[in-house]
Amino acid sequence: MKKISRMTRQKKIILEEIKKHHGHPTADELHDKVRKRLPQISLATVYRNLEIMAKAGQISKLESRGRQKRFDWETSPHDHIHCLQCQKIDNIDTTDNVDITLPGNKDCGYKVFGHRFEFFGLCPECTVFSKINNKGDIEKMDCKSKCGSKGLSDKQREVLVALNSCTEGACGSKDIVAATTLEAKQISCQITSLKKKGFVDSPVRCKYSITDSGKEALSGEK
Amino acid sequence: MKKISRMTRQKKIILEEIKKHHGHPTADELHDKVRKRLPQISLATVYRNLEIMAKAGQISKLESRGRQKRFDWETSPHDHIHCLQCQKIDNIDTTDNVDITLPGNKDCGYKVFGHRFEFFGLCPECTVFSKINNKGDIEKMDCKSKCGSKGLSDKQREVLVALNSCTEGACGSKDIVAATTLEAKQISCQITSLKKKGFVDSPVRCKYSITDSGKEALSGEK
DNA sequence: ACTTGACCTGGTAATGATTATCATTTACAT
DNA sequence: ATGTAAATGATAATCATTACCAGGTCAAGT
Repeated sequence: MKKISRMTRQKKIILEEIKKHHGHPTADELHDKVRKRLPQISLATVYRNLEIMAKAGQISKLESRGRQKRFDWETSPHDHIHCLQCQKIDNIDTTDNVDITLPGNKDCGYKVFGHRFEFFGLCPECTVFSKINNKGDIEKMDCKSKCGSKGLSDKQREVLVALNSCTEGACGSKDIVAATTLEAKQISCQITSLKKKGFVDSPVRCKYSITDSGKEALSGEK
Repeated sequence: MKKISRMTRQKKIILEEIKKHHGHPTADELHDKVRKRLPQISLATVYRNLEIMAKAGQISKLESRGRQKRFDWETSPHDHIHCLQCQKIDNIDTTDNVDITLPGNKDCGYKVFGHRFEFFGLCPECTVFSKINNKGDIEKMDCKSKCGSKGLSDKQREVLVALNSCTEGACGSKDIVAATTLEAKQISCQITSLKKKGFVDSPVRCKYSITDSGKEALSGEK
């Protein structure tokens, strides 16, 4: 029932770019590339065509870590290795390393049609530059970079401005109340989130001061 | 350095429900369950605590097909098998079936910390009731089509993929031009050699379709 | 017993990737 | 050349997840 799809200019260029890219680009990355040659192309068109071409078997779609889908010009089966730090995905040849017998019906009741192996680690570049040495640390970092919005809410900025203007030592929360429009009970959670972002630290218990990256965050916004 | 998070009422009930649920529930499904016992609990709290408990190793988080994260009460390492039809995920014991050597530095330059094996198939229920009976259909469903290089040039494969995706009757050469990156004058000789290999036939003059062995050639090279 | 701040929660807004919608344009069969 | 189905671009909608905030609870220090 399905009709063969037309080879439009857009589709052709997307296909060329994905083949040129020899990595595992996201729809977004491809959109950027394609836009250099077809400036008016819509992101929706990129998504649509990637989906269509994946269904037709011209490219393949891979399930990756993180939220974004990634696509691959290579449609023959191969496995992947993910860098836990920079999120890069490389191909890997597992035939020498893995000896596998597909689970049979007796084992699980399933009729098995295929499999996928994923490996996780640090790529050569990240291995060299990283001080991270165990999986736990990596996962912590991964989460931090995901949640680490460095933006400032109005209230956070107000607190930061106040701390920034305090040049002698550190401030207690009463100082902050006095210097801002915020009420005492609002201060604690603002301080908490600012500490989480690394913009504030507490040299003494109950005393806070702005950090260098906090100052950067303030000046960088203007 | 590691802080232990407080065991709150909410966290405790979430943990109980995830253990009771012997499947691989999503945050949303768990929220529904938990709400029966703690009607005011927020979805945000469920997400937060699942994340915290996963980081603490009390439960595990699994990368699954589809958009939603899924969680698992079982934290010891095990692999999964996905039903391509009903999307169910079951545990599977691969120790008897897979003999693996993690890729070493020589192979890929990566420092490897872990791996994940996923199998795809039809669960017992879907095997019985499914009308899908062959590998090809399922893999089309899975958006996973594979081509190798055994005896097929890139251009031949492109033509074959196009013919394969045309399920209604046969295609003329214009259909093929439209669905591939090839030019019209290139089609004829590709068709000729594909016919010679028995991968394509011509039920009607000037109309072509893929043969069973053509399909095998496409899928058999995985 | 009283402060103080760390941690947690519920409610809700914001985010970000992906999809859907729809008026317009394009490619193709006739 | 022309009618029509399919594709496009712009943008709104969706949906899972995450961020934000005010209020609450807890434990430690005074």
